[in-house]
Amino acid sequence: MSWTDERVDLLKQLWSEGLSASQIADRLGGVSRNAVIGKVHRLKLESRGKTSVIDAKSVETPVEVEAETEERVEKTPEPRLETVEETVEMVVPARLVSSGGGMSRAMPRTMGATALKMEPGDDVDFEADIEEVQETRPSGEVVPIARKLSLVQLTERTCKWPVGDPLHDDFHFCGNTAPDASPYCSFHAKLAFQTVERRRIR
DNA sequence: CCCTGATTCGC
DNA sequence: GCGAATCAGG
Repeated sequence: MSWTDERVDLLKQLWSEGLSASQIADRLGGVSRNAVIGKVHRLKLESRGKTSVIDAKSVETPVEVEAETEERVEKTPEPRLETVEETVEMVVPARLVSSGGGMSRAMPRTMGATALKMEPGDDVDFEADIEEVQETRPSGEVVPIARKLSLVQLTERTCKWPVGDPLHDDFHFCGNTAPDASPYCSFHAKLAFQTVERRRIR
């Protein structure tokens, strides 16, 4: 294909509209994006890097930033359910991984397993496991029996430590009183910290 | 790896 | 003038 007047006009138009070289090449047909770019360059009509694009960005960017900022400002003061769900998603997978999901990656199974004092593939109730830890580690205050709260029962001040298999209907949360800013009670906060640190080392 | 435009250089 | 190859950046 050759650059007829029509095709050049169309090129100019599309280019000024902000279409990318490859998009223009597709519309014109018979030319590659390189051809388009080359032509654009020869026509010296590449003000786009300063006109359309920058204009678009200078308009979009501030708007996006503002929107994001507002969201954060709204979220920060009041965590609510969103935070709860995030916590669940974070913690649960971590524990599931440690129970031997392995995958193809060379994840040292000792890592998570050690932190939780579990054997790989050990499907035993987390509840039982936690009780063991309680006995073995009187270091923290002895934690009362889990209040066994469901997700919707959690508040800002309840421990959100998950207990049991999330897919099983006996799944629940610790639910005991959590110190002010913490998502967990003092006991589970320690466990959570361990896990995080171990993961960091990786 | 997908994309973007920019540049080079033989045709 | 043309555009494939290549480069640089996101």
